[in-house]
Amino acid sequence: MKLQKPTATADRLVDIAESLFAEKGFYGTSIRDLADGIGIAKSSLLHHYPTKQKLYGAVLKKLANEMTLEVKGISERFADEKEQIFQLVQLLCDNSEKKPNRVNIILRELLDNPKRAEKAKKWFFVDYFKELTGMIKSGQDKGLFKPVNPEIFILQLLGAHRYLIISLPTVRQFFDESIYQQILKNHRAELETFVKERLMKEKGDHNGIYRNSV
Amino acid sequence: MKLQKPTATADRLVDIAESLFAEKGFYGTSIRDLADGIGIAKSSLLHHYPTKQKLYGAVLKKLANEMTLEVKGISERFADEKEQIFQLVQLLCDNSEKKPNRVNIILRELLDNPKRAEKAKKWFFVDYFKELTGMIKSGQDKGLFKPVNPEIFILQLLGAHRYLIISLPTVRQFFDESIYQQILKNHRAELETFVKERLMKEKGDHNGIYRNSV
DNA sequence: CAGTCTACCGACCGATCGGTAGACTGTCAA
DNA sequence: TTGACAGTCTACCGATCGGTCGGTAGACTG
Repeated sequence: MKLQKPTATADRLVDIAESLFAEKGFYGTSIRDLADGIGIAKSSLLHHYPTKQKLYGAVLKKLANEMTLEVKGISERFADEKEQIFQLVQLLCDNSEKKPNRVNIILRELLDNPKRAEKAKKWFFVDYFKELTGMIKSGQDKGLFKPVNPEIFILQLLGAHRYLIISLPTVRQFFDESIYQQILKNHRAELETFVKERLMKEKGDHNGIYRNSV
Repeated sequence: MKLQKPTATADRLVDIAESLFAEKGFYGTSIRDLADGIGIAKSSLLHHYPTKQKLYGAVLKKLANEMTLEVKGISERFADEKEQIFQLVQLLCDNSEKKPNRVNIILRELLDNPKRAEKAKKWFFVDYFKELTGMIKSGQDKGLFKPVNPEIFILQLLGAHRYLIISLPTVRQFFDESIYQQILKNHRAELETFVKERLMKEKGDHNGIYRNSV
């Protein structure tokens, strides 16, 4: 029985850790919570990951690998940079519904990273970020995109999306339900418009994933 | 000596709490850290704020009041909605340099708020957010702005800015210093361009805080 | 069947957590 | 002068923290 799933426990730990770290953060999550979450003893957790920090690192690594792969997949499947960017927007929006933990963990990591000081070790998301800015630069080289600063554009795009996502629970709690629903419904289109206006040159009204609604 | 500053300790506690909560989050900050930070005993802290949660609440309240006042100040000083929005961008950028703790606390609050469940009590930033969306709606009523969804636009604007701000330490740590400097230098202008393209109607090339560079 | 390995466990460690109790101080109003 | 009181302190509490320790069960290897 055990042999059938040789590393099942370690994987399950990463899964539960992803959701608990997303929900309560690194310091707000105890290794007891994590162990209890999958029904093993605390010392068993520490058998697989000798410190909480190591487990957290495994979560980050898995997350970064998945995300980098997804983005590289877009680069490979679509030759046109315009199409790539719009696919990226789709990916962001789809994933914040399908994998809601991701955005939380990334934001928490950005906030805590300066103090946790995992220096010397290369940060997990460097490849991810460079892949994204690479898309922009490539499109600019071909004259498809406006000459925005690629890094700033990506940060603004990710920020516009992710900040909205983490605001949703609060919006729902303290504002009218109708406002919340409006945001949910139109966010994707507004993000596409953001990309179009901010990045695309006027002429060449690109392949219409999204028609200008105004 | 004590009487000269009757409530000085309570205020100093809010100050140190603002910076420590910003840096390490609610769960990452202990009341011992806070008390040591201003050189008083832990129980003295608890005399002024009976729980850590109450102190945290005081920090949020002060922050929200300051920010709401600043935004209302813009509404009052400038009649033109276009000008108001550009002043808002200035305010955001200036404050993230002058009061770097703010963005961190706000982001952490958005992340933790769903679980901390301070329900029943009105959230501190409701007024702030409504003031901002009010600006947009007012400008739209006068036909100055495009018919974007006001709530989404504000969330995207705040997100584009604040996400970039909290990313800066990480960018500096893991990317070339030149990239970091480029971001610092151009962020404000890129944010203004974002507002112009996303919100302003084409005609009426408004008072030129920032010329279209493309 | 001895040796080795992985997975897991309960008991325990020192440290730190948020919070309480009670004593002492100085100030101020009656 | 006295009593109330805000502010501060030391000492302490039970709970929980991250992590260690010694040991068990079972599977695989020679």
